[in-house]
Amino acid sequence: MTVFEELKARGLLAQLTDEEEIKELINNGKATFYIGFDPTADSLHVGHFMALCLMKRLQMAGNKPIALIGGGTGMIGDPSGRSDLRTMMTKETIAHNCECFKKQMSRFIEFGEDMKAEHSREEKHSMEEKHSTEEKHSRALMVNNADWLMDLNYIEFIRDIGVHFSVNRMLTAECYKQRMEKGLSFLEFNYMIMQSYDFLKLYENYGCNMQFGGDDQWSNMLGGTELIRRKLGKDAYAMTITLLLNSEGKKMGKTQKGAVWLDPNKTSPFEFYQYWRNVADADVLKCIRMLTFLPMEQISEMDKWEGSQLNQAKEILAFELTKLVHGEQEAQAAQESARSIFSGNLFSGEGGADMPTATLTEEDFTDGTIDILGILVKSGLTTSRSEARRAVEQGGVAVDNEKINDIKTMYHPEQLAGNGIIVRRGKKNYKRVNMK
RNA sequence: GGAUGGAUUCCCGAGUGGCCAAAGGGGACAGACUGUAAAUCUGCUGCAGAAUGCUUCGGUGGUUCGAAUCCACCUCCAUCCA
Repeated sequence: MTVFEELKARGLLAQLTDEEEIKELINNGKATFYIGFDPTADSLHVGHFMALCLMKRLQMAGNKPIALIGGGTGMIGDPSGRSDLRTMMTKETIAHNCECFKKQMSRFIEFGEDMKAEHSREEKHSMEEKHSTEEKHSRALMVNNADWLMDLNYIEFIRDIGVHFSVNRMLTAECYKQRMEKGLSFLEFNYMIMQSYDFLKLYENYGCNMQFGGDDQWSNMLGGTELIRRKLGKDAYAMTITLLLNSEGKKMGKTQKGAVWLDPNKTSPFEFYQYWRNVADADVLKCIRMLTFLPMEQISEMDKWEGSQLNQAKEILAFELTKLVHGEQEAQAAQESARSIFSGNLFSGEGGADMPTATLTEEDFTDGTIDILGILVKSGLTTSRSEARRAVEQGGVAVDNEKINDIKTMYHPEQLAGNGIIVRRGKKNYKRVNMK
């Protein structure tokens, strides 16, 4: 199976400028492609992860990936798919986020080295410096568009690049549609031009002939291919990845608390595992297909599964992804914890080795005791005593598997010594609570 | 710059002087049912609580026994005109 076929079979491809040409290029490892990442937060999330996987797949087929960090475009903010104005980030935040992105990305993609070679992180930097010199085809590059965007001269730029854009055309672009009602600032309106300019720059500097991105980037990406055609008279291609939507049409990788992050400090491996373990039936196979590296034959097999058998598929999905992002050990640990917790007979003594733990101190006790509401709040299982009270009154709280009915249930420090107690709120929120 | 309309609790949105911690919907959370799924049903959704109290309706002041509601100024947003 060729890379192109594989991508297609996995349902990753959304829109392409020229299918035949793109197929030809990537199947033969002749593409130098880039994917842009805007540093809107200090960690990558699931959406980025898909892009990284795509990079990896294409890199394995011999193509050369360029990860473009949007240190410059981040100063503007992409209005695509947004109904409201992005809050502007400070330069410091952007710089910080760029750094975080760099670190995380190097875990997934081999930068600056031949993909087969093991290498240390440090070598990456030296490679960046000489990026314009000759390199082996499959080496990945990381560049920051702040390098060429920040020092642009306004007049020169609009004379040189701006002439090639038709405002009429831009306004009809899908990515601005939503904003035509709510309002769009000139700042954000410029985003498309910046992104197009990136593509042109990368084409000139690195021979980058292809751009990939989320499907919401389509119009921005077309801007780039057109700019290259007008400016240089050359052909460049664009291809978008299907956005990972759940069966309700919402973007996956989001919880009410926010995104599912790849940074273990922001989303612990256990939470990460649980997120995937809990996807809806209708979404499991799609996720496995699009996000994991499991062979297609195996996936087709799973495709036949039905009903509760899908729970196995969910375990596989959760395990595979946790392994990819956090490593095999963490994945194993998360899986064991999950199993022991949900097998229903969990006590403080055993199981749940990496369960989130809250440690109380003497100060948390008044007169040597603390009530259950206090424990719920201190452990972070609820945000207020009112919420804690509600949870108990509705029968949603258990300690060491025993339902708590009385909001006045008291605890002494001795009860929390050693392994402590395991407090549960609702069906899926567990926390070990012990003493310092 | 001018005219008009608007800003309400997580979101949408009602409320135009006391009966308002604020209708209704969505979402979230909890319970039942299940397969750590979906659908459904029930409860619940500012904070603290035994009663009850305390802090909220863009911001700041004011009128009033009493203001989300009235007045002044300010900030932001939308639409039309220039």
